[in-house]
Amino acid sequence: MMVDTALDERTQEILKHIVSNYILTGEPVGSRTIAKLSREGLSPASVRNVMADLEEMGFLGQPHTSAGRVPTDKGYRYYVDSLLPEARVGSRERALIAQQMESIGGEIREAMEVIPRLLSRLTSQVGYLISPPIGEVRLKHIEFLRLHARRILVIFVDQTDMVSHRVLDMEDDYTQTDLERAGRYLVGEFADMTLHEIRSRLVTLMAEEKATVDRLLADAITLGTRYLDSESDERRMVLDGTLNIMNHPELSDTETVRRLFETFEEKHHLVKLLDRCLDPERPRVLIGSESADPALGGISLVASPYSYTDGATGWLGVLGPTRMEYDRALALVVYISRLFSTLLTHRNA
Amino acid sequence: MMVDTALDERTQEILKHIVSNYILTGEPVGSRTIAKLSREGLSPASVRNVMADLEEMGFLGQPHTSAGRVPTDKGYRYYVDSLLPEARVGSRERALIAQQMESIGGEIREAMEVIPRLLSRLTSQVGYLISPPIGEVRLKHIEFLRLHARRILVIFVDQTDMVSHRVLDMEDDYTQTDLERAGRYLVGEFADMTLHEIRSRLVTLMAEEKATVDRLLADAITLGTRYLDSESDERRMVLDGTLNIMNHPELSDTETVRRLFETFEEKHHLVKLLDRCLDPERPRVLIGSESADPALGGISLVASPYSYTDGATGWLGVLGPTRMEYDRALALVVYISRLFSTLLTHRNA
DNA sequence: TATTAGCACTCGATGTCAACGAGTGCTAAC
DNA sequence: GTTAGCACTCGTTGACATCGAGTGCTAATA
Repeated sequence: MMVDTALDERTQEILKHIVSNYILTGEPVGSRTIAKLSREGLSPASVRNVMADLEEMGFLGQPHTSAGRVPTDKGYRYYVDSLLPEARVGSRERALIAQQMESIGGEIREAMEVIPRLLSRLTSQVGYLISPPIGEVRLKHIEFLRLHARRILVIFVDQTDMVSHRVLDMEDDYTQTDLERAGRYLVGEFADMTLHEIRSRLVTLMAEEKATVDRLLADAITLGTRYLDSESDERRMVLDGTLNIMNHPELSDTETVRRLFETFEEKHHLVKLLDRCLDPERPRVLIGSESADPALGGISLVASPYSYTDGATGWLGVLGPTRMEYDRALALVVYISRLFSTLLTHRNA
Repeated sequence: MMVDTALDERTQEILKHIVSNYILTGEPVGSRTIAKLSREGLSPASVRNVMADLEEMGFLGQPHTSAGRVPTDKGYRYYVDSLLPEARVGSRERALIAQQMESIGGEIREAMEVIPRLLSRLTSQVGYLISPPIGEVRLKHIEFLRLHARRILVIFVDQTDMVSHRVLDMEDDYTQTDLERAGRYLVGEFADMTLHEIRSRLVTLMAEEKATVDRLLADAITLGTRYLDSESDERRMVLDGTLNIMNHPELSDTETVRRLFETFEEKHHLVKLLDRCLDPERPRVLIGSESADPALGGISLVASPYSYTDGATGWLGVLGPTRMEYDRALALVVYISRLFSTLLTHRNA
């Protein structure tokens, strides 16, 4: 048994050819094909020897005895880590991306739809974007509106102008004046703080004696905590182009597609999964079984982080069959995440 | 050739058995099966004669010569119009429905998700809900918030407490005070009017001389029209359980599923289509080709209108393969639409 | 010692053929 | 008008042969 890393140059070359050829054609690749591609004029027989080694080491597999070789997840992993060709984002694509990013006016919420769509169009895979955790978002403005007795509308604006609203059913009634004062108080006191920070500050305040005396303070605390508690502290995820998954013959059987689509609908589950796997600093590629979710077998995921000025991080990327053009996908995803980070930082300034 | 309506009782009986049996089993039904079901002890041969007639009249079809009969769209149509057994909503289902409807607190927006889900769960089909046209919605409250220079957040609340918000990029800058005055003016002047009415009132006002002089009025008009123009005047549609479509063997081939899912994503297209076909007064069943959209071949749609007190109408229902339990689906859809109308009216009071 | 030509072998894909059976249409008898 | 009987159709199933791409192994070769 060899140590995994000890692949000599020729073996690497052959593995690289097999993987990229398989990515290209989707057919198991045989020794003849590789022999023709390899620049030193190797014979099929020699290639077969190397292939047998690679199979023994777990980089390749065989659908059946008399078929060519197919990369395993481990094979893809090696390819992505050590053999990946450099890819650049074409000028056509740059133009399209620039134009789309330009079109994002108004709310960042729009970006959350535009970017996944852009990614899915450019790669013909599923594009996605994951928001930073809600708790990391910083308060810019909060406002309460009385709809009915005990029914209050909360409007929340964060520092990136992302707006959300929610209706709360309260135990007590509040006048509109109470509500306005409470809102003003919260903004004055907590602007620029993250929801996390605000929540813990409120808890502290609530414990203080003063809160039982000062009416304004009491209202603000009640309303603030009610709102914060209603906001689940998760990330949000937007997917686009899920139908593209059906274009890939290797995933086209009904049962697989079904399971995948179910996974897509269980977004919070997916988010949790990725939250564990992804790195807030670096782009990553997750290949098939590495995600440890059986429903994602055969699926790879390319992700790159984006960030606000203040360090809150989200991810964006694409998701498709393990047989994916990793070089291209990675280049695109990284490029777009950079642009998006810049956009966020810029807007925020 | 006979006239379509001239189906004697026995023929009707046989057609009914064929359709309901096919709905039950999904297999083409043969003469033997029907002979056994028919209450007068008819022989298979007699049944075959009737079947041949029904086929000639276009109510039945044959997948191939030596197979049983299958209803055509026309056959289903006759079944739904004239032969449909009465179905009642079971007490279990009533309980579940009541509980779910109860859980709809806060926003009506929630109902727009709860109801399709409820429908899809109960029928194992795709549940949907179509909102009234946005233009028919009545103003309860509108408010403008200054986010940045020239960037304004609009919060809109309609009479049913449905809340929506939108960010506008304006040409001019407004102070928060201007915005508040404009908001108050619009509410004072136009509360309870539909967006349609408000829009045309604003246009009239704009034409009047006074508008060029009165600053408040001018602001209100600009802001109001800007907001109204940004609201597309369409209905909204929410679908749930689209994955259920994949459970039906007759629709399970990849291409069909794909086309269907594409149709589902093109919601505004779907909405337009249904807007033409549906009746704001009565429940309806649309069968397969009747919708005149090729992508909906093999799909039937059960719809029932619901309404606000003021007459604005939307629809809700289910959508699934033509081979559907129409009696059950229709009963459920009608039941829920009634409940929902009541809920809306009640809340509004 | 590393490479390669040669060869037997494996196994999925494809095609042919026969047997089967569910269901029909038609005819003649009731 | 109804029905028993029968020939016929046609999709399904399984057995079997053939084909060919691709392999592993061995022995010859540089």
